[in-house]
Amino acid sequence: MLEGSYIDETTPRPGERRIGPVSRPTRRGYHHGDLPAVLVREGVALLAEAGVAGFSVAKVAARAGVSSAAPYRHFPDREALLAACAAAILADLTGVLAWAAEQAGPDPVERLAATAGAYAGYVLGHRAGIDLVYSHDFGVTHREAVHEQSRRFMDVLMKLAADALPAGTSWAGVADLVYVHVSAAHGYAMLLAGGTRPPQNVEEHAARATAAARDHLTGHLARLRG
Amino acid sequence: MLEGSYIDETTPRPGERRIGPVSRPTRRGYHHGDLPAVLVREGVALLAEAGVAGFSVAKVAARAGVSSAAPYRHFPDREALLAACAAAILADLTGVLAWAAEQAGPDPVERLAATAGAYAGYVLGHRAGIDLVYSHDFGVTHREAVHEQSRRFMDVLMKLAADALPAGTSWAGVADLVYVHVSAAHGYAMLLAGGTRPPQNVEEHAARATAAARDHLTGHLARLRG
DNA sequence: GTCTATATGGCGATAGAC
DNA sequence: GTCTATCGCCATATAGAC
Repeated sequence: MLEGSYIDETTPRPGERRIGPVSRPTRRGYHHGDLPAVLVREGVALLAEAGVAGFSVAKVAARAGVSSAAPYRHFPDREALLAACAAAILADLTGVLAWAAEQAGPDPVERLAATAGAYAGYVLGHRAGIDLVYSHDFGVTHREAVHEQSRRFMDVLMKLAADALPAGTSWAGVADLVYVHVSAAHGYAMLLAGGTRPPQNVEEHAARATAAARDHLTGHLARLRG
Repeated sequence: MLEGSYIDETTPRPGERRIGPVSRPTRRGYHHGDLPAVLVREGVALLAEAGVAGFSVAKVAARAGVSSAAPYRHFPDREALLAACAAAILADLTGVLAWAAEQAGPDPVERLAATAGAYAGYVLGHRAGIDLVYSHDFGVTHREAVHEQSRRFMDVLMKLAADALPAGTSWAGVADLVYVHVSAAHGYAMLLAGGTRPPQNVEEHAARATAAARDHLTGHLARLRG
């Protein structure tokens, strides 16, 4: 039921793969310290390996070492678990992007461009997981947790984009840029992640995504200047 | 088994939605003139409505008005039918992109940019169908039909990109641009298509995808010129 | 080539013991 | 909270009649 957040609040580094609090000290003497968190963690891992199509509550339960009925004590149905996984992925990704911008130095264009590379690197590392966030229709019931994380994700990018654009650019103008920026990074990563080929050259591909974003920003700014 | 091609060889117009030869004159007195073609057509329609997750041989058979066993006379398994659908979608899309470039006039940059808008428009019109092409892992057995269409798809764009780039640009340089170009269009379309919201403003979104591609090309060319 | 019928198996979800 | 057991559903795929 999503009581509380399964998301690690500390900002993760790109390589770490850490998504939820793996072992928060147990509150009482249950079999698991925190089964909901374990389920989300295993769900995210399963999504990365098998995609949304290969996702099932039973498999997640088996991974977590509990019976197939156990998850239903914490999540009312499959969609709820799926939504929790999506929210966790988005939160993690947001942290990764913020961190990448931080590392990119002071130039606003470079900071925004770096998020494209980080996005591509993240998706290549997490495979199918990310397609869930965008291509799955969450029912109204479960949409909110995902939406909240989605908002935080956009906040980070909007701020970076506003810095990169001329002072006084309208909100709509900033949003347009962010949308295209995210789209391009997403598309680049999805095309790469689509094949079965292993995620080799992740660094190189991330660098290309960054370069593409830089090119786009350059052209965009040139057009704005007339 | 893909004996022959179910793909309409005449170049389709963007709006038409025509994918396979719907009623090629029957050869003998069977119930259906060409069940394989009908199955592919219905499969593509089902993919557009329900996505890969909602795809099943039984549903396609029902749509085609035959029993759930009938498809297995023509396609050895579910994957084969799925691959045939993917190939049909890719072939159709290739035609749409070529047509869009044709309509865009003589300027090479505009011609290439127009394909991004056409791509976005196509995906918005066909919804989930296109994610199959990129995000589904076809087994080695069925990969070839898809791969052949994928090659033709890239050929069209490589030619357009080569025209837009400075004379003498290396093959790798052209390929890099095409990859980023397709990725951005794909990402833009997927983000839009991801939600449940109806495909309103398709024209407007296609125009934005075109503009984004134009910006990217501008920046890319500027960087090449130093 | 297409049908009816069926074997097989997985998944979602619930009931009730502990 | 977790388990075992189970129901119902749907999908893939096959067997054999026509």
